[in-house]
Amino acid sequence: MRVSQIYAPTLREVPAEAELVSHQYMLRAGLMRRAASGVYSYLPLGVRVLQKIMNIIREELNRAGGQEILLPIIQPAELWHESGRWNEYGEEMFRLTDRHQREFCLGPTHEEIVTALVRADVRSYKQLPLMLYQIQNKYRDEIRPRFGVIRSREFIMKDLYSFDRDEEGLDKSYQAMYDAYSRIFSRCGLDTRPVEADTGAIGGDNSHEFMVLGDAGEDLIVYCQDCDYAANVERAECAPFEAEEGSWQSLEEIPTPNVTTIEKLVELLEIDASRLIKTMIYLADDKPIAALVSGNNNINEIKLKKVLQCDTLVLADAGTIEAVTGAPVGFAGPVGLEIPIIADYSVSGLVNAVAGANKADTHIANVNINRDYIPTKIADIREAKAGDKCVRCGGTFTSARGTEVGQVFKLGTKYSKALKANFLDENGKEQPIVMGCYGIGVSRTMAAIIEQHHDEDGICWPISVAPFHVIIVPVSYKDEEQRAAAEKLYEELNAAGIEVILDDRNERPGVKFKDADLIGYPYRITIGPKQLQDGNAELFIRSSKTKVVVPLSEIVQHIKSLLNR
RNA sequence: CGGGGCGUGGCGCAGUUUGGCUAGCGCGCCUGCCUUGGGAGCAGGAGGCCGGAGGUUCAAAUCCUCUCGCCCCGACCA
Repeated sequence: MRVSQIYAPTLREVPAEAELVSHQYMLRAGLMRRAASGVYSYLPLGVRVLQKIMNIIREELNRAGGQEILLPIIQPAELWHESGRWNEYGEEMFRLTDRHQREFCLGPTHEEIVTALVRADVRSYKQLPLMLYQIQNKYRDEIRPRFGVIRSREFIMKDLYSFDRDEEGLDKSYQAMYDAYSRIFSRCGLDTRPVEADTGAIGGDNSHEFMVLGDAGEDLIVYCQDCDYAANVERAECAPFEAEEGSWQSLEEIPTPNVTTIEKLVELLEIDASRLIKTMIYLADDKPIAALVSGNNNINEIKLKKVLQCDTLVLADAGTIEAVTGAPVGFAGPVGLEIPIIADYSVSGLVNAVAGANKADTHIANVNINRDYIPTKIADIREAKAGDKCVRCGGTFTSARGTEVGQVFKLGTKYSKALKANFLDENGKEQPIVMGCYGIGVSRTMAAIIEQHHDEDGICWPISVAPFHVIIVPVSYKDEEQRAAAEKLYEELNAAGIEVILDDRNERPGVKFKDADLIGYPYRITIGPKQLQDGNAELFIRSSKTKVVVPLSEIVQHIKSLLNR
């Protein structure tokens, strides 16, 4: 390929729409352009990178026993009704109606359609296990698309579905995918960390997310300093607290005018936030409940929702809070409440704690569990944070931000039961297929790679995903000797099967260097008068910004050995 | 959906508060000359119904109303 021919317009200035480095470089280097909010077109260089990533994925999944298929983007509503997700999925699903008023959606995910596919043809245990995957566009009408391709409304995803006869088979498939994912991301040059994860709208029992750690990440994870426990905070379990020692003292009202926040209360009473009971009023399926957590912790609504087994959970409005507690917002407490109370472990062990008094401008001290209030349930409902004790080993949690590039789920029989995907076992007995599903955000992976591999001049692609391996830059393409040498080398590298691009533009060298740095080709060969007269060229290594002089006759061999490393 | 900000040539912006000449600047683009080891120089040129619609006015990029789009924070989310 020649730079004069390729459609890769680079931008000198940073487009105002991009905030994240990866987003800026993807636009500036001419990898993609925005078509609408959260919708992008990929240009030739971007496509080359995507294809590299997809091919790595294919190789590893095929090796693990996967077979590639291609499922439709447009999916009929009936299947989603069967699984119950037509209503469950909500606003995030793009829906459309055809001319006959039949309803469809643009697939946000493909469990329904693949399960329907398999149920039609899989009859016997002899056809299992089965692993099918596709690399396909997905559509989710995100409330707020952001960070370029990292949170977009149309994105490329690899999704694989495993079908097994039993849990044991599922465990094997799950492990095979877990291992394949580790290899895939490592081959892409990504440093990822698998963490335990919540299963969200997909459902299922067990799940890991593969996180790319970095400040730009949208997710918060905690991991233990002493053992290998790591989890998304959505999921991370918290260890129960030990009950405090001490004798119960009598309740005592404290006037606290306008003290409606934990911070103000800590300041006023000069006690630690952990001694306070934070009382949050929620509407669970429209019925009020109280959730208690200590003042230095936050409620994890996902956990709370699971404990309550409700479909919807929202913070109560001021009116409800007043009606339920008899006090304005900021003075709620468990004492005297007539609604269900869920207490976190962080409050269940407190002795002589401080809580709201359910009375304006008043708090109450020496609150004790089972004497002053009786919780409906004591459970783990708080959000894990750095400094907390690890549930597994008692070590200490550290937190980090991360971007999820892949997730593996054990679905079990959720979809096979709903969609009646059954098989006959050896005894001729009908059984639901045991499923797993495994996703990789392909377009997002490209952005994540840039996040981990860039500097102030541009992208530094890992060789495995670079759009081209080598760029040849003659200092002056017009100079006959340089051009001849560059063209000769170009042919030789091409013949050797090395992916090479020749900058044949009549530009000044600085322009060509800047573009090469921005796009991030791993190797640049500069052909200039200085070295050429000695039969040499200069090899520039993008990632380390180092230069070596190599005889023209040895360049092909030299590059080959670098690529094979 | 709540809060904030922005739409002026391909990109980045000024001009809008206080309406008034022909709508400007930098970069990019085209032609020619010149130049060639880190985004050169000179000369000439193309390209904009100022996001859209309606209104106020002698006069609107500028004021008013409506509308569309984009970005950021939040809630939500694989």
